Amino acid sequence: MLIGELAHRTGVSPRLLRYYEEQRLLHPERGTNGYRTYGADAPATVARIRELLSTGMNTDTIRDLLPCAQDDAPGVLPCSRSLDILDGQLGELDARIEQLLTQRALLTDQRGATLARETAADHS
DNA sequence: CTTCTAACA
DNA sequence: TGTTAGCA
Repeated sequence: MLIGELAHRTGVSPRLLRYYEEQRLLHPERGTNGYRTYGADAPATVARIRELLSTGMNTDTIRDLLPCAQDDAPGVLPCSRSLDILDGQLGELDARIEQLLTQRALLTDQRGATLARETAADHS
């Protein structure tokens, strides 16, 4: 199928589909006219890409995981190092969550201090 | 009319 | 990412 049909069937714009190819996430063939031709599995692959993208993974990570995520399968993937990659991803998320909690605590303190000053000002 | 590449009021 | 230009 051509890029227009894939775009229509996946809801992803041709512009973005070409971008995914630039990121080496998609590898369409080229017709004699130079037009990109996608296999019947393309829609599933694009869906997989969107899923992985929504977890916050960058295109490099997705590129490594994609071959393990052949179409059909429900949602997750079983390959060899796929678990490794997923664990690494979870680790990064946990690190970010902890950092955010730290920032939240600091911000809460700031608010508390500000509130105390406001109260003090009302009494003066 | 659709796709392609390159580039940006 | 969208959009637009100029081709094929």
